[in-house]
Amino acid sequence: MSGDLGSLGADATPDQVVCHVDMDCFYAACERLREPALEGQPLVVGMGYESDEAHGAVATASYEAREFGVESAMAISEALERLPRKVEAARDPELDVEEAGFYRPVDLDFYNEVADEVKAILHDAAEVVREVSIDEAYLDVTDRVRWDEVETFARDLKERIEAEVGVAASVGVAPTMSAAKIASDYDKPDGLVVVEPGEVREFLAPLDVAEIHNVGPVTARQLRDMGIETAGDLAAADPERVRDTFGERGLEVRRYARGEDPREVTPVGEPKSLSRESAFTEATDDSERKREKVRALAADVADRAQREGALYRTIGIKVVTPPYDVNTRAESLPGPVDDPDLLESTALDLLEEFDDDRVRKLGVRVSKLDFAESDQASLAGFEGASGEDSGGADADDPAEDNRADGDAGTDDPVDDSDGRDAPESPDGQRSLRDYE
DNA sequence: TCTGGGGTCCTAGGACCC
DNA sequence: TCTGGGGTCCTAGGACCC
Repeated sequence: MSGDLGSLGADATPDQVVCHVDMDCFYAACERLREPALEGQPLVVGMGYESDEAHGAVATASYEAREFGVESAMAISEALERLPRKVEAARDPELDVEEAGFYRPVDLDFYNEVADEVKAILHDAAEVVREVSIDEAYLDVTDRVRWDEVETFARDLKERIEAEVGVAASVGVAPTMSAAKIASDYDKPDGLVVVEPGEVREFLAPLDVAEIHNVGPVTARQLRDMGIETAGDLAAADPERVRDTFGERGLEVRRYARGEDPREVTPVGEPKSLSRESAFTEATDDSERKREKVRALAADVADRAQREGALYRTIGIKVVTPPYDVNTRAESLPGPVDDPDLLESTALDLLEEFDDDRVRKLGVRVSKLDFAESDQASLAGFEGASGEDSGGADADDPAEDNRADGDAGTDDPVDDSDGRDAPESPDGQRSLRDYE
């Protein structure tokens, strides 16, 4: 009974016991699982990174690596300046081997296997589980645990994950999702923080505004410029002023700062979009290379859409030009399709506008997804459209995600000359294209 | 310091309809 | 010819999350 929040009708914060489970340095923990010698060592797991190279970004840095100033999302090149590779330090007399670390490329297939084991435990522990990402989930344990039992419950859960999977988790428990998330982060790593109803606001008050969910760097700076530095400041701020500057989203964030969060824990639904993107090692203006990459990305996306039983109605591309300008273009079709050739040709058409531009990264995306098999029928109206039966579209577990396609381990993003000419296709899509 | 890859949601302006 | 207002859909960009 979080009575002191005062009930405000439909908007009132419901009485929930929300448990947020957040794996500690998950990618690094997985690497250590299969390479125990990495235990206790500074370890950096890089995305878009291949052994012995310097591009890509930090996906996860172990706590030992963070000591050297290596942070998530940092360029690998910069991470290497702060923390050289062990092997190089060993060769270079200028460097101290003690001040060096290990670098590994991301291997999502493996991490997903580990994550599946963790998720099995979470689903066993709670009726409702919202899997937010590979290493994070909310549990609604309202009907299973009373507040005076919560700490024991959370400790058991942590111990079970550690014992059965071998990775560490931090757990936060609170009456709302947003507070539970902050609680899990509060005492990382290996944390366990319980914030009971009635304590939420005082728990949040001293925290930096940037810790509140949905407050990123931009909003945090603006808030500080307004003299709002802590969650307590934001909680007490004039709502009108907050709305004037940040709109509705600002009010939501202010409510979080006050411990008010009406969201209930629900499982995640079907995805709203599917995309693939990949960076060039170096920006290029070679239009054939760009087209080649878009073809590969489009084939990948089409593949995934097919496997997940998704029809798409909007096809888009993303073009990142130096220094880091993100451009997106999209085109909607008259109806949902599953048509790899159309996906490719549309993406290539959209790319033409950037033919002469130097490009550092390209992406292909489908959205306005439709998972309902029945909609397949509507395709008849457009004639053509392969009779792809999308089979078993529904409920399949979301986990089968990057399974088959991840190209195992260090997938070389650069060319991939799997031609796949797919010259022209049945007239089905012709008619679709003409429609525009 | 030259920035990965996968997502979600919101906003703003324009087209178009009534 | 100008005037009014409401609604939907589309695209592009931006902020944010992990």
